[in-house]
Amino acid sequence: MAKVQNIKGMRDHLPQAMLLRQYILETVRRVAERHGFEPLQTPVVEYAEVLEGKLGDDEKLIYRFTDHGERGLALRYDQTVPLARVVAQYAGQLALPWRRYAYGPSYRGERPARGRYREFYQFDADIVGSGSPLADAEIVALLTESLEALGFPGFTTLLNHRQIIGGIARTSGLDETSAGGVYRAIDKFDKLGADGVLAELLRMGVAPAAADQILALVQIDGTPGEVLAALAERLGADARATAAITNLWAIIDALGQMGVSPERYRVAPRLARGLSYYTGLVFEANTPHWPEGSLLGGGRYDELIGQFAGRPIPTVGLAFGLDRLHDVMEELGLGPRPATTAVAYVTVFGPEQAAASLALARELRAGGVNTLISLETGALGKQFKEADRKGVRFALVLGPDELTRGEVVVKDLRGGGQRSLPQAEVVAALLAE
RNA sequence: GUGCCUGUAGCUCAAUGGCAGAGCGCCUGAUUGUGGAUCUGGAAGUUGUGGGUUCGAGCCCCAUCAGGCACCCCA
Repeated sequence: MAKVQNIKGMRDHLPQAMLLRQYILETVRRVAERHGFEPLQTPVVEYAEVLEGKLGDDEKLIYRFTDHGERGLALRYDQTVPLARVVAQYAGQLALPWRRYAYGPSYRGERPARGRYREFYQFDADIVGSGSPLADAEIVALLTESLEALGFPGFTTLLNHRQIIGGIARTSGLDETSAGGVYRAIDKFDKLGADGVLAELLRMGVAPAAADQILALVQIDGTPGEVLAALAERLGADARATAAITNLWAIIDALGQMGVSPERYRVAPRLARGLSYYTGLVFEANTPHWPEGSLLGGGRYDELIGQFAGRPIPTVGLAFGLDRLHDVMEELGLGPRPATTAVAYVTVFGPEQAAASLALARELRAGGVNTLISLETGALGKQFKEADRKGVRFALVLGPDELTRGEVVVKDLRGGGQRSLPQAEVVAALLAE
């Protein structure tokens, strides 16, 4: 017999988990469509060369394989690179700026851990073809609305800009090549603390004076305005950092005008983020209930699509991690969590009543009530038990007595009461619950 | 990819190298028009898998698969 087992890091999602996952997806999708985003779906498999050269060090995590035709293929690593391919390939058919959302699995050959899988589902939303700070702000507004709609308490979105980090590195006397290690070190600030980051910087050969300078810049805290003002003062000599600060100002202004609560975001100069294609704004949303790793992340990548299209197409976007959202919501007890899809369970009293029960089930379904019908007749106790175990709220009985009266017994399995209603009123009664 | 921990019934877990167990769940009956509570009886296992040591292995050793934690990185 074949192995009854999952591939490492790849999971089955049983009905109860799927119901919550679908709720999350629907909630986020509705928010995106409210902003006019359009759906896109691309294949899970791409030519390996499409994915290569875009991800930096992360490339070693790409799943690669060869098909029967000896083509070098790869499972997509995210939904951003495929988006870039699509934008280039259908340039004539897409009216820019284009707001697009996508949902599906991506694959990374990492060591699995809690909240981290080799097959994981993301919901992406991107605005293609606009460099306006309004686009950046709209993405942040979208994520804020989504997390609020899902009922997350106390989440915070950290905002930063790649050229602020770059400016910190440059004004500390570091060249671009050693900057990568610095980004990673300062990104760990929350985990290691100031001393830990300092040790890490010194270990990688950063001069003590430069390391102190970096630490001081990275620890700037306060309201977005305070942080940006302090950064402007200290990075004023760096033209690109100054432009980045101006850009973040514009984004934050727009967030205010869009009605995003100032309590939902902060400017955090230490936020780095790994993906190498980001060029401007970077952000991630965190919740105190998930100390390691973020719920979602994103940023502006103005050059990636140009690698396919041959001309710069500025783009900003984000990716929700469905698996993490699900795990955190599960732990916090957020969201509705029905045990099953059915609301009503129609019992079958006996062979003579089967036709009437089937007709009742049909009527309920036509009226919009999700309905399960018993596949066994007789032994009502057993049928009630099945309904109860499945988590169906109402059990309906159509026995000889009810049939002669033209009524249906509606039994509430959650409370325990039951009442007999005229058959014509049953659909309305169940919909009213 | 590196290091550490774990893997026994559907689930949670016991079992000095010496007869594989409990609780919950499941099935059955008390109840042939009523689930949940209580009680009756019952089924359930190649101890993740493959080797090795031993008179004898769930327990010790090796390998492998899977899960968790820490690195690394990210959703």
